Amino acid sequence: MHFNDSPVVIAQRLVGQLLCRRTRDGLCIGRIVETEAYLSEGDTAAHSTRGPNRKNACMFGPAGRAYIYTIHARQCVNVVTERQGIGSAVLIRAVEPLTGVPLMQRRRGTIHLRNLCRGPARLCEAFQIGRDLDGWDLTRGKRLWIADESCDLSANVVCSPRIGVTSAEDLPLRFFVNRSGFVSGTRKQTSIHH
DNA sequence: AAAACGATCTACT
DNA sequence: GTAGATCGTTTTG
Repeated sequence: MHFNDSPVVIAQRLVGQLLCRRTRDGLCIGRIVETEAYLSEGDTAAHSTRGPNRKNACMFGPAGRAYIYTIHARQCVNVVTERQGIGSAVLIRAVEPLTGVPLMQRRRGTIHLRNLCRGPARLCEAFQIGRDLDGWDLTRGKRLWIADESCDLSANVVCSPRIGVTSAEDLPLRFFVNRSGFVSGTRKQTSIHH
């Protein structure tokens, strides 16, 4: 999968894909169930809206890199979209835990599956995604990457059975598109179902 | 230097 | 459903 496309398109395409993370502690995989697009133009909620700076620089980098930011003393992960110089990205809002559940539970300090990876900061804690991965190339299949759901992971992965949808509202697969005619992060406006 | 803010989370009702 | 916590960054005096 390539990410050099509009964040709206990528936000839709990412839903259903696998977020993969390998550390010395083990492998974690989650199915992406909720995303949100941040546009390069006319989107005042996007961190790129006031141009590049030290913190958001990765947003203006090549597509397929990670943009990680801190908020409320927590981390959130985005997939950078569009060509270098364009500041757009897709926030990963929730994943369904598939592999490495005990490790996630340890990191999160809870055993409750529903709360493991529901929310952009929660999933980062479960996957141990920190600022050290800001700018990481997500297409290289190391440490942190996105895998197509159809790809064969059986070589080194044994996926647990489906646990059930863990998105915030327990809805089927969905994505959010930020402002500019679509939806904001509050979840109180119209959402687009997939 | 102090205050306000935020693409959030937890605990509690 | 919402108050309170959290802390780095930005804004204000």
